[in-house]
Amino acid sequence: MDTIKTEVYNILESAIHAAVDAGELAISEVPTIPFSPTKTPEHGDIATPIALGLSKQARMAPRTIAEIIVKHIDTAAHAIIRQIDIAGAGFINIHLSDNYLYDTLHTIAAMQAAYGTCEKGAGKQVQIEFVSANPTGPLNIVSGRAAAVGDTLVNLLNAIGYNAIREFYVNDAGGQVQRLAESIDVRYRQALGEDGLEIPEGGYQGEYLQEFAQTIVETNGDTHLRLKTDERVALFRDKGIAHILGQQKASLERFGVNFDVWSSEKAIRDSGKPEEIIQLFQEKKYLYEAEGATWFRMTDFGDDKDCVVIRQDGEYTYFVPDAAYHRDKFDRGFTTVIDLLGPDHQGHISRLKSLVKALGLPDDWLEMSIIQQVNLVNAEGKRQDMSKRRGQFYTLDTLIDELAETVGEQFAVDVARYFFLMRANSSHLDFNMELAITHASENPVFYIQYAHARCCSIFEQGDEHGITPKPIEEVSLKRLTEPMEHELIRKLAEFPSIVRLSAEAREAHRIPHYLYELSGIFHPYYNQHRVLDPADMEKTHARLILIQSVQTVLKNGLTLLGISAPTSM
RNA sequence: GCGCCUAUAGCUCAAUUGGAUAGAGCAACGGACUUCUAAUCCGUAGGUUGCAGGUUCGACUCCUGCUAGGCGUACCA
Repeated sequence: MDTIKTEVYNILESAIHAAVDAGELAISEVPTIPFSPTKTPEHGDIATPIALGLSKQARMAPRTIAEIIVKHIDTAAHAIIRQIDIAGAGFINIHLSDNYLYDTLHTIAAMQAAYGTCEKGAGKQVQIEFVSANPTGPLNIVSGRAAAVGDTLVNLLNAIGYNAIREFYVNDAGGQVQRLAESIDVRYRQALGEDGLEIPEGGYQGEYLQEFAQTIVETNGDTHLRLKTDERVALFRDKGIAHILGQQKASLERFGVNFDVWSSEKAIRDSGKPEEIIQLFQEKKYLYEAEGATWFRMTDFGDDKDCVVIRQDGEYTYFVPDAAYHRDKFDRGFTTVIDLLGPDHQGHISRLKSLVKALGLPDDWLEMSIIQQVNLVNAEGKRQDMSKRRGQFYTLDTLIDELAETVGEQFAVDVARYFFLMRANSSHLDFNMELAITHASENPVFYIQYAHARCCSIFEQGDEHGITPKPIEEVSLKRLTEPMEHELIRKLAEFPSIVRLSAEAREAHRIPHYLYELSGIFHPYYNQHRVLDPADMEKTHARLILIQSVQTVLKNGLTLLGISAPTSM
């Protein structure tokens, strides 16, 4: 379709130039001609509001401009155009010849799994960092949402020709993991019968640490009590991080998300890079001393307050290793870096923007997007509170476990991914478990998967009756005359631009919606028109090509989302 | 207080980034399996896009001011 668009674009552009040359249109320059896919077949296959856009410059009524432009198009001279209408306020609606509509089917047949991809990104290196949960507990469902979105964005960027990678930043240093270690220590001693202990302020209450402490007791007994407290806590920190990180990795793997790079905050701290950053900031006079701490002049970069970089006790705040980490990302050669942040990281955005300026990096090098909160709602629509420290939270694994009870493991992952991807990143998401479980059959993901399964089923049935699909070159596509068939083809033709748009806007949710719409044309078609008709094999083969195309696009789309495309349901 | 996000049909969400008559699903009502899978389809009904202005040929979309809800605003990460 894109080649068709180019062809139509050129025709329109030369028509406008011709009108200008003929002195009928008084404009100084021809702007980029916008195209909008049509909502209804009456509006043709491609439409442009260019006449409306030119109206001010040309000081003429939009409809008059449209008429002048169309006058300079010799419809008969262009095989691609069947008919041109002017409608509404001055829209130019272009109806394509059927042959060009059928080109979409040829493209799909030729490209197969690659249909929808392009080379626009020219192999540029992009990094998406997402999830990056603290190694202090199991992944919750917000992390699950981030995992689904980040994974899909990487797929999308790779589809349009970028070289994108998935990265997870492990915060395995600093205060949080220290409190984790202290919490494990308390649980360990409690497991050995010590009374009167409490989880420290800011520590982690979750049962998972009691279970973990129990396994330590089972393998090592009370031997760790002989260590000095500091040494024991340090030991538990390493053990705890390794244990929890292992669990997080397992959860992500189960969810179908595999990171290419795992970065470690501890490694960054040990690399000496934070010291280089501090030195750089000092040279640039970004730092000052106050109240016994070292501050960064964030206000110089438009922020509303300065922030501490070295605490009174001499330790770095998170900002320094974070700065070093982003510097490291740049040094690794990424032309674009995208951070998907959790809802509790809003404050990071302005600080990281300031940081990018302070490091002298291009403004648009770092993109940040908040993956908004996921509220788990019960049947009454009541929200459930999720606090990791209090230990009341709903994990990604629990979500999949519960879904799997009714729909099985594979569909559980599919449903969860689809739900997480359905909404725009910046929107809050209500995940209604009751609905997802009790009304599983009404779930949109099944609607799409069922469409794919039905396509497969047609070929299976055909096979049983000795009907084998022919190569597209041997098929008379002219037999695809039904309005619904043309509607399907137009929808299939949209796919590559949906993928491109979705990737460029970082809006993964467009893909689920597109697939749902495509299925919404396919199902009625399937109900109203029989594909396999032994009495008319020519028509049958034409329709089989169409079904193959639908099947391919559904599968390609689902693959981008990391959702399975079942052959039967 | 300041900042970010959100507000569209009874409910959950779309609307190709400023375009044509704002679309789907669920819930409600009425219909379709002797037919490639009924996890489907057909039909009916449902709207002052939170409120008030502004920008323009044109606004759910952009600007200003309100209202309501969520989140953030650490010498935690």
